Amino acid sequence: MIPAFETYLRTNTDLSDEALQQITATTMTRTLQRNELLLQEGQICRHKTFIANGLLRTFGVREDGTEHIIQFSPEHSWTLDVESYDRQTPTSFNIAAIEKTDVLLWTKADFEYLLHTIPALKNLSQELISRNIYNSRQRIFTSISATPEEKYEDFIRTYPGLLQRLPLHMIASYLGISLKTLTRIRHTQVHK
Amino acid sequence: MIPAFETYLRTNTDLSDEALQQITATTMTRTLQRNELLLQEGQICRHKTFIANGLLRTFGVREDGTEHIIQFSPEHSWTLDVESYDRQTPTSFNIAAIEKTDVLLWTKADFEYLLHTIPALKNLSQELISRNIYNSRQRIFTSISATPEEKYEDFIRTYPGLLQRLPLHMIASYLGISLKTLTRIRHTQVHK
DNA sequence: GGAAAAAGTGGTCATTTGACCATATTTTGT
DNA sequence: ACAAAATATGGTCAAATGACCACTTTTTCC
Repeated sequence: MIPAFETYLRTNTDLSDEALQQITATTMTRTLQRNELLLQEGQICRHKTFIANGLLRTFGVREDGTEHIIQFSPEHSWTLDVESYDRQTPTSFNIAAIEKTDVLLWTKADFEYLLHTIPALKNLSQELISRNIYNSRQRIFTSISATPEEKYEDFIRTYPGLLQRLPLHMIASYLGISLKTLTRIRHTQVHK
Repeated sequence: MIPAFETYLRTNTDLSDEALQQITATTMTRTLQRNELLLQEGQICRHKTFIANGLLRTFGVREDGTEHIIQFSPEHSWTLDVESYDRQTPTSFNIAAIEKTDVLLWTKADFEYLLHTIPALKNLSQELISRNIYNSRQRIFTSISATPEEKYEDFIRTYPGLLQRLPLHMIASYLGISLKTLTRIRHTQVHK
């Protein structure tokens, strides 16, 4: 799993072998089983996480018990609860594996040290945060303005590889529509 | 308008008078009339904006002509189209005044220089960006999980001062519901 | 101050959505 | 390999939503 991460870094930065070595020397690896939690509501998020293989979901649970997914994190992406991590306060979200997932983890102190000593990593990190901000804004815009069908089409266009890997109820949850509405949309599209 | 900005900075940072002077020396001021555009779809966002007095809205327009508001910016807040500003690419959003509004503007080069030379300003800026990220995530969660009534209640709780300053159709647009639904909700609440 | 524009609300109706249940198929786990 | 669990879809129905129109009130603009 570390060779995959090194390939990822070489593809996305011009880090030296020494820097790569420094980064991977401070990481911990962990394998999550399907449905196993990486982070649970009420906990403090203490790690920056890179998904080497697999798929995670970040979700909140309302008082009525319903789960609403705000983010999927497939391999070769990073995840964490940024507010809990920054402020070291308990999170109100959960992060769980949708399928068996291998992750790399760095403590906040270790990762901040790496950012401080490896400018290319800091640049990569900053670029990913920026892109996250742009995507969030687009997500808000789509969420308040699109029809359920347009949301599904946007999802397929944006994450074509995720469709086969997710149960429909999770996609519906992520889009903020019901499973029934989603299957109606799919039926209509198949018969167009 | 600059004294108000200086009060804002003194309240939120421990900047020296010299730093304050440096910041205000590089700003431009502008007054927007009601409904006047600060930024228009297709333009490049070239300024960081502080709202000294008044109220702005950031919105997108769909192909069918409908306007969907993703953000309100009252006095003593900052705004810009961050993606257009960072990448110097044309924006797909608009920023307009809801009422007569006084703003302070810095070019990207000037503001980056200020961030570089005034650590307290950089810290303030970073803190505001972080808070923006947390709020956006909460907004996404509310948007996909809450009923229209819960969205309205959340809006009132989060921005109590804005209710009187906005027409209902703008609040409905921001919440992603119709004016009809919003007036139904208000009717039901009044008669509870 | 007054005309025009905008806003707020109520009525009506068609459409859409979501909940619940049942059935068949697929996937998971041992 | 097979039983159990999970998923996907269809049917049904009630509730919610949004569009359109009309009227009254409030705000804006000159």
